Amino acid sequence: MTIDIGAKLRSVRVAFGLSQRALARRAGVTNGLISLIEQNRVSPSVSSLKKVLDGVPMTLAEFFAMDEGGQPQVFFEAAELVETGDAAVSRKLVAAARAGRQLSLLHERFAPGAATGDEILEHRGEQAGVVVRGRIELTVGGSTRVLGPGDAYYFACQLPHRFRNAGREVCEIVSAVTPPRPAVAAPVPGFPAGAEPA
Amino acid sequence: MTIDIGAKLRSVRVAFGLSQRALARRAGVTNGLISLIEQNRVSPSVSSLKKVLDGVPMTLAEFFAMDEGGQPQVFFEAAELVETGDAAVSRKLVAAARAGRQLSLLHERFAPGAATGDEILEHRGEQAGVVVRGRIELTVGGSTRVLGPGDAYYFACQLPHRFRNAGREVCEIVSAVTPPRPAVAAPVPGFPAGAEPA
DNA sequence: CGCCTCCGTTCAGCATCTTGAACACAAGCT
DNA sequence: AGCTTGTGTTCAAGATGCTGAACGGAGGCG
Repeated sequence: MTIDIGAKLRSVRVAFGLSQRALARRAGVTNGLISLIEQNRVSPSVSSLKKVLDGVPMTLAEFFAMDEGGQPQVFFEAAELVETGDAAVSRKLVAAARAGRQLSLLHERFAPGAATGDEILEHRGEQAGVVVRGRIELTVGGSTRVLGPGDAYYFACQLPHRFRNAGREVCEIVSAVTPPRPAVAAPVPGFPAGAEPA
Repeated sequence: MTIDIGAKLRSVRVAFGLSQRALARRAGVTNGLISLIEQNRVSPSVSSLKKVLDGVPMTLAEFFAMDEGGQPQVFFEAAELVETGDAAVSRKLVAAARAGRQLSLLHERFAPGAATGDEILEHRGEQAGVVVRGRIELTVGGSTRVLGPGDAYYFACQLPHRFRNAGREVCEIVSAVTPPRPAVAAPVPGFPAGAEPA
């Protein structure tokens, strides 16, 4: 299912109080195109969509970032946090990325020697954290660094990253991950298993 | 002066260590198309670009929000974190919401008796945190709760909220905030004041 | 009523994107 | 040398986006 650009564009246009023709005039395209796009009868080229959004005005990034959100529960006791992982690496999930939330917050604990694999290309969005206790060795992209209490990190999840507790003490981290991208089950035909270089 | 999608896509692809053909296979398009896009010889349709980015994977929003300048800083030492606030409430900002980043991470310290006022309601986005040390009294909307080490919270920033350290010990919190959507920039002639889509 | 102006939709035809199969070059291996 | 596998590029042909001009409907006004 392709994303519903049509509805998105329509809501934007209506929000600005413009008719299809008015928007078309500003954008330098024809009203027919606006109509077709809003009905999802075409998938506009990026250049066309950019022209259209320039007439609003709105950036492509803003357009695609548009989303909704809701928020039920506020407080979470330590005991009721969902815990995943094993003895080596435990993760307490404060707020799942589900339910349209824009943020996941984790309370992680790394036993001495524990490490996360080179989990690759799985996450999206961005990730940040603060070391609360102990020390952790973090590798992102090419570079490696050992972080202690109070130290922090921030990187795009798509970059290959690896956490490892090289010390003797338990390491504790509070980390946040964005966004809550609804896991689209996109089975890629012929997706290679080990096609990753170093 | 079409935006250089080509360079952007190329840098993304290379960052993942994929060849044009490898990416094409994952994305379900042909290698020729990848080549043409990277040379800016075509302006891909949104559906095609989405297919391509799904092979990375990366969302359209992330792609267009991407800064041209490659990846920013990853590691932050405790000492170099920007500190704001006073003696009562100190905030160390790991990553500002600027520069297209989608996440702000704070390391906050509340002295005994310290409190944040009933803050701004204009602040959009969501906010979550974990108590690392001490106890904090949190009021969100109507309800109040005292949270201890390991306890957590999650709420939408629009709700009136207030933090207060009612104990005698310093309270330490790591919290994450999703930034408010950047408002539309240029004033549009004839832009209606308040027209939110339902 | 007729006439005008706006709205969103539709469609033939032209422009552009996209494919599939070539091409040329480089590196490794027999 | 040849052979194989990889890289990125190019191009005719087919698929799709896009235009320009139509269409039908909803008001407003004489």
